[in-house]
Amino acid sequence: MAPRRAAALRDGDVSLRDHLIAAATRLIAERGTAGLTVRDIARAADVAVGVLYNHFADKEELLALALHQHVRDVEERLGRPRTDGTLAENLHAFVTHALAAHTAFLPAFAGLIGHPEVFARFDALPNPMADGHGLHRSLADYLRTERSRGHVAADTDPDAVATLVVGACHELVLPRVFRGLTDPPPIPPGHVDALVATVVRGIVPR
Amino acid sequence: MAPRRAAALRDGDVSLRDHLIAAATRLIAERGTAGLTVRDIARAADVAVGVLYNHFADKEELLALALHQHVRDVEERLGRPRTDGTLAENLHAFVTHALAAHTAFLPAFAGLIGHPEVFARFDALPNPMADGHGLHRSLADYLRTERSRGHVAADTDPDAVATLVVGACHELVLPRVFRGLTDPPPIPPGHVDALVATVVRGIVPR
DNA sequence: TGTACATCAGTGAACGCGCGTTCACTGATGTAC
DNA sequence: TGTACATCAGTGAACGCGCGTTCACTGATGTAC
Repeated sequence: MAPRRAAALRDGDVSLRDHLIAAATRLIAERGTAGLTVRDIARAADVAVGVLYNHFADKEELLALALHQHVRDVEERLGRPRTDGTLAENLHAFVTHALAAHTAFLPAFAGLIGHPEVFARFDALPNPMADGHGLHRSLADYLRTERSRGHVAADTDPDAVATLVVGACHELVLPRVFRGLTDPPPIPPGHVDALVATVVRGIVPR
Repeated sequence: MAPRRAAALRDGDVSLRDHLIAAATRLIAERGTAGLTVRDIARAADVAVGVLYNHFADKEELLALALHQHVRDVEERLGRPRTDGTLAENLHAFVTHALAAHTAFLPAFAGLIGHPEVFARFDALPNPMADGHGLHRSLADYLRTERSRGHVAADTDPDAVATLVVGACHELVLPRVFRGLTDPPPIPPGHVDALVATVVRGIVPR
């Protein structure tokens, strides 16, 4: 009552299911989901294609789980931006953080446009970050704290600020994703400072 | 020396080439490029599939041309946002404009992720707007004008403001595109005002 | 004006390919004796 | 301890499908007489 093990696991100890998710996650991290096939995943995991269907209902279930894992991996790798500096320092740290996160997330999510079923499955999993909404939320929460301390104007709308800042990070990454580039965007020196200064000071003369 | 005409043109007078571009453009406007096939386009144009290859080298050439036409159509339909009001009024008009534009553009561009060759062909065409860069440029130019008039602080970085504002519009549309929705995002009342107020006044107490 | 013919853009069945998925078979391992 | 057997997860060739693309054929129209 013990069948053979997959060759790929001969020397390892993780379950084959976790091994498959890890392989798919690695591919997503390396080249996004666009054009990713079950054969690619099987090859990366060093198993036969058929084995995927012993552990997952279909490709979409595996992709949703790998996407989930990818988001958690990126979160863990990036840590959390500092909140112990000045308002401008903290915003600068947040922008840098969000740029790195979007660089990793967008190629993973963008390749699934046209396959909303994967998103439906992803949304059904315990939510690690919700494709950037987590970034929005954490910035808005931080701003509410600063507002209550009087470091941010009382009439500030934290969600509007978060939409602007997170959106700017999307904006800097998106054109590169369209052109198939998955590495970080080249940000001109001082550009992040200029974004932060705009949000902090506004644009009308004082 | 005059072969038969396509049934679809029996009563019309445009060239079949233009008719095909128009049909593809209509489909892109209706449902984006994700999952769009040459058979879909031929059916919409009411011609046989083979005829596409009498007028275009391949699907990608037709898509690049239709994408180009789509951008011009949207530009023409939306017109230009007003620049004759107060700074806040003009920014409000710009945000409303950019939201409508991105709602129309993103499903068209996003479906081509994983096919950068179409973008390469699109980029090679006389540039109508460059997938949102035109919006960025026009806002930055407007802000430079206002800055020279003293309505905007001298130390304002127009490109930073444009990245924030255009990015916010992307941010509001993108999550819906991932889920296959092509209609405009529901914007809570006052949200555009809050975005504009943030950019105008900043967030530090005055 | 009428008829036979040549032209060639339009036609759509068929091709080749890659995809997600299936399932008869394989073979490493636990069990029975 | 040694041997024969049963189990069932792993295997990968094969299936069905939809895609972009091709090309032998069709037939509406201009031309020749």
